[in-house]
Amino acid sequence: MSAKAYALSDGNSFYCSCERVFDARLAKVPVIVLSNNDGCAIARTAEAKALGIKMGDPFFKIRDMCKARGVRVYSSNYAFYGDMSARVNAVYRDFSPRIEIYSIDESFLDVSDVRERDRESLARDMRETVRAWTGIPTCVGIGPTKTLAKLANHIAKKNPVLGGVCDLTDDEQYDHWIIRVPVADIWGVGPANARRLEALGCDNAADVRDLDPKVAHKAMTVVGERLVHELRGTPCLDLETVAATRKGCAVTRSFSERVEDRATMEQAVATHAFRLGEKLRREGLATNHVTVFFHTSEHDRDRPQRSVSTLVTLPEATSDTLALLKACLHGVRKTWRDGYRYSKGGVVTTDLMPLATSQRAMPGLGQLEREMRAALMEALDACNHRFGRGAVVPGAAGFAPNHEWSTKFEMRSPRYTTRIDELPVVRAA
DNA sequence: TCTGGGGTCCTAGGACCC
DNA sequence: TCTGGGGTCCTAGGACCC
Repeated sequence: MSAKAYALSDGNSFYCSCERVFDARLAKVPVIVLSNNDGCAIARTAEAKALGIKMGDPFFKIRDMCKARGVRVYSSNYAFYGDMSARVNAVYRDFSPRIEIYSIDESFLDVSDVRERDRESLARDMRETVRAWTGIPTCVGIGPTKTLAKLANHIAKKNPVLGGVCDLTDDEQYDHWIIRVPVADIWGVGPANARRLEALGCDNAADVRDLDPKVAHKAMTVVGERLVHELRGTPCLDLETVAATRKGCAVTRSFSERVEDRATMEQAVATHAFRLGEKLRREGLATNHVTVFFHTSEHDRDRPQRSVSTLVTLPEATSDTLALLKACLHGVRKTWRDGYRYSKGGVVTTDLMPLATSQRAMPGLGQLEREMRAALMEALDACNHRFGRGAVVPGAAGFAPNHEWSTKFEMRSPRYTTRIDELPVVRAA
């Protein structure tokens, strides 16, 4: 059996790079993209990082500095980033048919069949092609395991001298770099495990590699044991080329303004339930229970705190919006209490199952009704897809666009690639 | 004034069963 | 007086990821 080789390619400051693709003025200036409600910085270009902006910095704390230093600030534009991600992945597929889309900006590729001496040039070719065809700059890490590919990618990002590519299937490169990566920078090692590993005397990735797997197991359970093997070049994690069916689905949002009355909470939760139905139907999944939650904010010190999480059982597994809505509103009504300033709420489901296999005969709702409901949902989704989300909504529950609690995106760029009326305009002089 | 959203995996411990 | 033991299922919580 031939040795495995994985490549991990990711977009540099991906959301920011997307913004730069359609606005040449953003090149070389600091750019950041904010989370929902324009809350925190979640993507920063190198120039923005150089100004000291950290991942997750609350925007209100850095707003003045951004203004003073000319940082260009954007709200999240998920439709746009998702579309750019699909384009980038289409290019990856030309370089390897076996690909795992790991996140919106990262994909693993199986490059085992590429001769060792050709891997680096393949990676460079791929970077250039992605850049040319999509405008997105990337870095590529290669390794005999996914963990080492991830490590290689990290090294490529941190060391511009490498020109965006690092290949740890090369023994010399491996020996050179493995001792230079701090424990906390290893994929799968968070703050808690970094502390445990440091207590075992581990300073860098080589020290973790040299740990007795049993010792690693004791400190970090099977995760630690796997990590040691992966760092040694023995794969424990394979490529997941077909996305696993998801196990849970949630729609949760912080409110842009605190919610203090029940009717408003019902609107918000109904909106999330509506979205939940869309997500479930898109993937052909169903649920027979849903958890509704809402809570106050820890940031509201000196205010009474309350956190509600209530499970509502549905009569049968479904993805029907009207059924979900009814259940979720019931969840709000039975747990509501006045006198609190709620900051966030949502709906969560776990134990999802394929709709097709989940439905069984149920008294009161026959096959005909079920088919009519399914057709109604199909029409609902088609209308909202064509005319924009919220074009058709249930009459009850006080649906209306742009409530005071709705998520804010005050600095969002146009949806350049997915909305015909927001296409970039080019003028020839 | 203003602090994201959505996932996965793993384990411990209790409940329950035979 | 002495009072089994092993298995499964479920849940909550921790940890991590992007």
